[in-house]
Amino acid sequence: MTSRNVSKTVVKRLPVYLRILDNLILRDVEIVSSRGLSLESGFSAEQIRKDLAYFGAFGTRGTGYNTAYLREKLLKIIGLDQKTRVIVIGAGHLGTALTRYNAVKNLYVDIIAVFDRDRRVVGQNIGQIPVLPFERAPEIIREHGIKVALITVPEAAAQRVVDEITAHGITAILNFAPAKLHAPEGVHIQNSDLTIDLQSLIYYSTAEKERLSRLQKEAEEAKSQKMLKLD
Amino acid sequence: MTSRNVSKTVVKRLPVYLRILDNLILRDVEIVSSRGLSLESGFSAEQIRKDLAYFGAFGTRGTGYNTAYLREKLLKIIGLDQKTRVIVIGAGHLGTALTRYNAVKNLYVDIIAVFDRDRRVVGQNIGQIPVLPFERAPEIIREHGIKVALITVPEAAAQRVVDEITAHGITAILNFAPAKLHAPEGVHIQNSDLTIDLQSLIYYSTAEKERLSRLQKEAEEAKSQKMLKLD
DNA sequence: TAGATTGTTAATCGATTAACAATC
DNA sequence: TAGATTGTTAATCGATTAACAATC
Repeated sequence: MTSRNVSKTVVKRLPVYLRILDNLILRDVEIVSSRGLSLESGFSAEQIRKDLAYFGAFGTRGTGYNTAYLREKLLKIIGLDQKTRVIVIGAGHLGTALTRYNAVKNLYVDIIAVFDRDRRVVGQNIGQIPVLPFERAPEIIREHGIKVALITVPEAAAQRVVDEITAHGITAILNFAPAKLHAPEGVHIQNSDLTIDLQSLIYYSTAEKERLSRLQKEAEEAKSQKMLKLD
Repeated sequence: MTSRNVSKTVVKRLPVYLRILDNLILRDVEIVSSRGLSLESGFSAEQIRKDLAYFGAFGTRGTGYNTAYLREKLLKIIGLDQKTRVIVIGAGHLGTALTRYNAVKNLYVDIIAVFDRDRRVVGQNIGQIPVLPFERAPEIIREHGIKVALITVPEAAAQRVVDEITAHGITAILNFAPAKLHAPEGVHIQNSDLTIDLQSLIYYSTAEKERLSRLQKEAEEAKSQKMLKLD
């Protein structure tokens, strides 16, 4: 149990543990070992024990972890012990999909509204959730004390949106626009660029070594061509 | 220029460099230094130079990198020098959004088809892309030599989908289902769990220290309660 | 008590940063 | 030549893994 800040890599794994615990509890499993969590998550048992130990001693030596108890603790650690109010900026395809998905599947968040500048979508509903004009974002953010926003607007609009919403109280942003966004000190921006995920996947779709050795060969040929000219 | 495999963290940054180069070229910038790339990407200049050096020497000392030349090289390195054929499994909200998004914005991929088991969506089109019955996936994968698939089906269906498509030639999968999926040796699975991204973001939305010290205090109180009982 | 598994410290591994010679 | 910036080697930092005492 340290008091210094926990690293991002650790924080990224906590929701995975939570999801696994939810599944175990659904199957009436009451106790799970770090080994068991390892099999479900793919992370090593040592790593899981170490991750949890940053926050406290939640297990019982010789036995393992009580699933319901550990789940409760994780909820408090992550900050999901009460529903988090969230807004979505951008009512395009991705914004709509994320809104529908989280409204139904993500029990821990409460999407208050979706905002857009396009008059054609403003006034509609996405499931139960209203699409409001972007001008009303400051008012809604303040009124509901909202801290978390999802941004699904085009790249060109993203920075202006960040400036506006951080000025009115947003402190954590999940950004889907393919751009590096700047925000005031203390605001946490997490990027989720699906294009980049897909492109880095493509790297692995063809045999890595073959492609790179071909590239290497080309470079050598270019080099000797150059040498030849110099002679 | 090493020949051992390049780490995942490096591969994840390559598409970022590519995106920045695309933007620079659009603005008619012909030369960029590692410092310049650093400012646009947020990665350190040293790291960028080192990342590129894994694949070759693409810059000019004293000058920097030619944007068009480096872009060409990166395309070959990542494997985007010809369009990658991709399929999407699952025509729900997320599958539809990803299909539309990539069909328009991602010039490097060519979505051949979307597959679904639901008869109500089969036969429709998403933009120009047909929604086909999942039974036809093996045929289409083989016919077009497709290696890359995006999976946006529910958790319960995801593993069966993986088993089926890897049996017919898929070697790289971008999985959006919240589950750890198992695949044969040599198949690369990359997970993109939006729920987990959002939950780890929520961790940062409230002051980390305050929440954790409260948790710590609770733990100590529980401990002394226990002590009391033992007296 | 014997067996099991946690929590924690030490050892290892890998990734990032610093430094600088090479060179345009 | 002087100034700038790459490519690469060495030093540092951080994260993962190994090991094991504590303890149920």
